[in-house]
Amino acid sequence: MVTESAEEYLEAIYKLGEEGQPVALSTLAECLEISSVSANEMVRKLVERKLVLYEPYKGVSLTPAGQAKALAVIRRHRLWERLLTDVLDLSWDQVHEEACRLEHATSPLVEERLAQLLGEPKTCPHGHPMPTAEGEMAVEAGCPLAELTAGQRARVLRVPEGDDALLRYLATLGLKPQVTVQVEVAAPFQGPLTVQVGEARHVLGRELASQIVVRPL
Amino acid sequence: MVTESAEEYLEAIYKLGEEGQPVALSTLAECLEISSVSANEMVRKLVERKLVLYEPYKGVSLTPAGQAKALAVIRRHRLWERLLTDVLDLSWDQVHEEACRLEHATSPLVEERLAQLLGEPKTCPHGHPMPTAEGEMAVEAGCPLAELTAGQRARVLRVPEGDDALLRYLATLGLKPQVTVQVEVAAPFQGPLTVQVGEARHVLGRELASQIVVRPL
DNA sequence: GTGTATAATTAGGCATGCCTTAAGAGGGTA
DNA sequence: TACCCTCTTAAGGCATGCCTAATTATACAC
Repeated sequence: MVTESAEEYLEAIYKLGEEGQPVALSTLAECLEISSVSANEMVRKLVERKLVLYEPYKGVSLTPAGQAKALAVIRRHRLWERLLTDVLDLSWDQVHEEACRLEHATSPLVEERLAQLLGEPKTCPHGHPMPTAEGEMAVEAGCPLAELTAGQRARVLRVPEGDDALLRYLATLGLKPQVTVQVEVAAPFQGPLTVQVGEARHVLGRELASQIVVRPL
Repeated sequence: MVTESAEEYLEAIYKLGEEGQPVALSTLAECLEISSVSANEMVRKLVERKLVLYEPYKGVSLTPAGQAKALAVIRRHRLWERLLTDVLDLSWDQVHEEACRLEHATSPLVEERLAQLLGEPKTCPHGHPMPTAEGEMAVEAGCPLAELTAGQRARVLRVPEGDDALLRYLATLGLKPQVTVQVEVAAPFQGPLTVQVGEARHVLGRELASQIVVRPL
């Protein structure tokens, strides 16, 4: 088995490597908020255990075994997030941190029962896809809300999961997965977007809008 | 905050000290399956943090602060056990080990919501009392089933929580908290008890019967 | 009272996972 | 080419939590 720490590394490597590129050691270190020396050390151990591949100055990538472990951790994380929101009634800005701790204390049995109880959910509360028990994860294609032009309608697919304050703000706007938005004005020169959400109209900074992934309708 | 390890110690000291006596270092070490040297070391740290009192050759006992922390951990443990059995449908022999891990990954918020969801349960699935959020725990008085005499009826209060095989066996007998049992025969010389449980009649070794706490009716 | 078994402690180590400091390697630019 | 900056690695440390072996302290029985 792997330690909690190693699970965190695998998870981070997976998320940072989703664009297909190997992850630079320094990027990994920054993401995990540790020194790059420590990251180097752990990566060496993960290489020994054949969970990652590492080429200096190129980066770290997951082996199939490493990817399987990473996806299992992500699955547990997102299942807990769903339980915490759907069953325990926590708000979506409170669940990420909690799930970060619970994910390492979860047996395959509990993982399975969580999934059953929740009805094999397809996403976490923030719209990110749920890996299957078999270690598959299909990321629904979309584009940043920031790229839409005036008049376009779209359905929100997912929002960032780690920033509590941002999530609280998005909740006040009603900007959550499955919701339909329509861009009214997209100000030029990377200016703000005016979007309609339900009955309400909101003005979003382009930076914020670029973090929200939508599927144009 | 205290580490997971320290939480385990506090929990063990609480449980071993329920008879009111301080806990011998060696007893503690045996219960936690560590060397007495390690136990000594940790106890010293807990003394420093004013969570326990220690007198060599006398034993370890909890300070009020230590007892509060111990009860909080026990509360989380038992709340998780209830969730795992009542909501996730695990059997009562599977939940102790799972809860041992989850209890250390639980915030006060999740603890509170668990209690709400479960309807402020008064006991764990094995019948042990639930500490309140305020750190109170009332142990219902009872006696071992082994002490009853022929003809006596009693209600099962609680069974041991740590022995999976025993719990599976008790489940097949229907011997669980709230169930009414009647002693038909109590064989002399510490012989077995014949008890009626529901429609069925079972023969229990005296040793087993001494681990089941009941309230005579 | 004294001896002995048991309990406790000291001394010294090991693994994990983090750190800082400093030295070496790679690559781009003046 | 030489310099510089960044990335990487080596060396040495620290805290936690565990270990064994050897020593010392205590309590209880005779």
